[in-house]
Amino acid sequence: MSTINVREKLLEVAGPVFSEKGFEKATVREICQKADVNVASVNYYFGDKEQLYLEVICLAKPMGVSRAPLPEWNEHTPPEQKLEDWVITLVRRMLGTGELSWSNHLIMREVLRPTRACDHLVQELFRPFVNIADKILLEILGDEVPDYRRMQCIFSIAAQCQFYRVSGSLVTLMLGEEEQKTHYNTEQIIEHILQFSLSAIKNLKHEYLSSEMESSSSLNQI
Amino acid sequence: MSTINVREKLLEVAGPVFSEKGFEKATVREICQKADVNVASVNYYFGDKEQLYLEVICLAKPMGVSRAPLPEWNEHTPPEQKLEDWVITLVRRMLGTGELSWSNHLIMREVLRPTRACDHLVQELFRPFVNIADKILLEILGDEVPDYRRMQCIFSIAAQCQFYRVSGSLVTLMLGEEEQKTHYNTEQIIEHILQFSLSAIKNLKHEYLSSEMESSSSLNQI
DNA sequence: AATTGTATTAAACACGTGTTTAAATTCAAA
DNA sequence: TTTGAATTTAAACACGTGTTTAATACAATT
Repeated sequence: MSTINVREKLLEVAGPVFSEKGFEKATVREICQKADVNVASVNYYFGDKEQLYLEVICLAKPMGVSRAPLPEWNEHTPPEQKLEDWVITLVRRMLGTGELSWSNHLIMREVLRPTRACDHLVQELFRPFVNIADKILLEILGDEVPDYRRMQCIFSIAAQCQFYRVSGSLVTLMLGEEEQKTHYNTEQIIEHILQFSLSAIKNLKHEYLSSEMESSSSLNQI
Repeated sequence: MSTINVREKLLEVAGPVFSEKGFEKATVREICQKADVNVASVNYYFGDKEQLYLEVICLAKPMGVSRAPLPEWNEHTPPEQKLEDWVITLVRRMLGTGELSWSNHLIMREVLRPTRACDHLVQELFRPFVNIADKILLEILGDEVPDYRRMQCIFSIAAQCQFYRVSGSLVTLMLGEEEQKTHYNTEQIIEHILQFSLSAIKNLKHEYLSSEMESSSSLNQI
């Protein structure tokens, strides 16, 4: 029967299953059934279920990136434009639906309940991506703003993106499906996150600018 | 042995177990063992595991609220103060540790993977709490800002709080434990979320104020 | 053609789960 | 003391899980 490699067929089929059910609730039997191979194949080719999972994660990483890549920038691209691109990319990766979206869903699962694979993702995927945002914020904020403040801002942006992925069902319960479809499609979410975050960041810059000239510092200065 | 009601003992013990392991991974055997009762007791007193879970959720709701209540306000309390109290309360409920923290952890689980119990929580807990924030934002923003904009801001605040609960282990992996303990204790997280969000909200107000007088509207107006 | 090693298969294994059963026990009311 | 319902108990049940096994098929090699 099997025209091609059973091993590849398993890797191909396991991704969406792990993504939808998670590692624990996904069953070897379901994966093998969908791959049209025998139940023992997973253990024969991968040793055990977890090894298969780890290899799937490693495949998911480049897939997720290529599905929603960052645009090209040149030296004249303003940092606000870069930040917008970065946020759009992050939202697309987190909320995206369609063809290869299982890869990003799977990566999201790792964030929420890290397994051994998460270290790898942090080093190879998250940290580089965060570093890009950090450089952008450095351009916007200047180096008077301390490092940890930039990271807090990046976390705040990522948090908002993650919220709509993780708590999507809660949002539906809170708003009703009508309101949600009216004001909470992906583009509107991106626009809000961008405006909300960018104004907060700009204000942070002003806070440190003014604290250089005079010595005021607080929230009540808009 | 059992000095008191077996039923109550089960309810008391099941809370922390469900909170730590989640509904699926928590086992009836562990609960009964910790309660010092026979394995069959859960089915005898509650019918099945899920009924026990639902009753535990109902107990968790008032516990979580009483553990971190909102302070009293009077008619002279400024809305910025109220918002600060609201955020502090939300962070305390989400990130709190200690005695009764299992109840809020359990409620967080419902948000991330809603069961039938979530409808109840939304109606009795989340919506009233969000409505409070909505009124505060109405005070700050005025009614020129459309309703859905206020809700987006509330989601952005809640998102930041949720992030540090849900992705705490990711934050640790990204920062290293040193940096995390230096700049990411609960008080500093609260301060950042407050400053970040309040400046974004104030800016939103200014945007709508200026769009009443002139017709400009955009992000680049700080 | 015989042999060797890889690949595939159906079956069974070992274990943990929620649940049920039926007997034993308790304990208060008659 | 007897009765009978409520409770507690140990054991087993039914099912799903990942994994292993031993037999078989098949192609490549000698």
